[in-house]
Amino acid sequence: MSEQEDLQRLEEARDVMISALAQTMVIYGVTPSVGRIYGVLYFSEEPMNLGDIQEAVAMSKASVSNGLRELLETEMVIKVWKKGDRKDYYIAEKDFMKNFINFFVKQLRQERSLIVKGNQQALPVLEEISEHGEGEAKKQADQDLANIERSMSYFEWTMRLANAMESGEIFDYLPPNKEKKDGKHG
Amino acid sequence: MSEQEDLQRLEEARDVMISALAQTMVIYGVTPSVGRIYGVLYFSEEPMNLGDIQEAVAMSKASVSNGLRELLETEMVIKVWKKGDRKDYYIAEKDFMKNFINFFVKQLRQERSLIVKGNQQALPVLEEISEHGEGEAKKQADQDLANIERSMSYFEWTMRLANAMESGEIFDYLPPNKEKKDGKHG
DNA sequence: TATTTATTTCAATACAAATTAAACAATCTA
DNA sequence: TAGATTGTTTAATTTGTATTGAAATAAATA
Repeated sequence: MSEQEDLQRLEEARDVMISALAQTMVIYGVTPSVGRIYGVLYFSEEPMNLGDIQEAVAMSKASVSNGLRELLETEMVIKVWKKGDRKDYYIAEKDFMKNFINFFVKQLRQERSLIVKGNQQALPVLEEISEHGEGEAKKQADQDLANIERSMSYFEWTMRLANAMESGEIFDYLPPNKEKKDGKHG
Repeated sequence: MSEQEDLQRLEEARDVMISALAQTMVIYGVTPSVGRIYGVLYFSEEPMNLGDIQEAVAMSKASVSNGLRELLETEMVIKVWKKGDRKDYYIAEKDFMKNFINFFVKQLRQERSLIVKGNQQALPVLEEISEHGEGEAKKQADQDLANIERSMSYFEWTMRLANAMESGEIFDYLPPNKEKKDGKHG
């Protein structure tokens, strides 16, 4: 088996893994195309520039540029400089744990923020009716206030979870894996 | 202020909260419309049937039916029976914690499954090239194998997290909130 | 079984998102 | 500064998904 053939088979194997990675990233709110950009960068040993990536994913320059911006914003991709080169180069953040925590913490906070904003708008009305209202109206207002209180206690929990992840405290409870003992390396 | 006016203001306040809830649910992978269905059910004291819901959200019967099915599948909504009534009635699962854990655990497992499937396809090729290949091909294969190993250890962690959530063990580390001490109830 | 009522399926439409080509802006080089 | 190279923004197209009305199906009663 020639090395040329090996490289060919290797590329096919990578394509499978990149596709899986791209699909997965849909979960993280990006399109499969953007996921493919990340996948290509993930498996590249070298930093890649816009042209390289464009060639690898077969997309337009504009799409690649937009996709990269998105990936940079969420810190899943990092921009690097090569001295003496005008082009921008990019590498993937390969630490899935970091990516996951980044994403997840942001999501939890956004969720809380949305609900709290809604509740804050409603709260004065509900409290007033609960205090001065009567009959069905008061009953419903009290019910809504109870709902809000329950949800606030839920969000206190998710915020503690988010903080524990961000600070790394979570790993005190749920430690990351130690190295494999039977690992066949090299 | 008449009770009629109070009920009017109450409905407006609820609309705000329902909109926020609907927006939030987009994070959980449903459309805003489906989110609105959940929101309406969340704030309803009574179980609602398809017709009730349709009226409240101003959508077609078909959309409501599809939306409900989606919400039932993810267990965010529960079907209940009223005896002597042919219609189906629905209530929202109001426990955000339960909804969150349901969703999150499913997502983590799906993510792992996707990647593992991709890796399993690639693994034989990579291992063969790593053992018998030469030069650049072998170097790249080894690199990919190292990537796979790192990712597997990440997934071991997320699976432990998922299990801890599902079993409730997570609450040993990160307890849910106790009741408020200064709570003004009734 | 016929008849009413509730729910789902399906084909057509409307809507939203992704992708692109082309124009534009910025940066370097000579 | 002109000319060339790289990167971004815009507006238009394409593609895909959500939503709907109408028809079919299923369920319940009499």
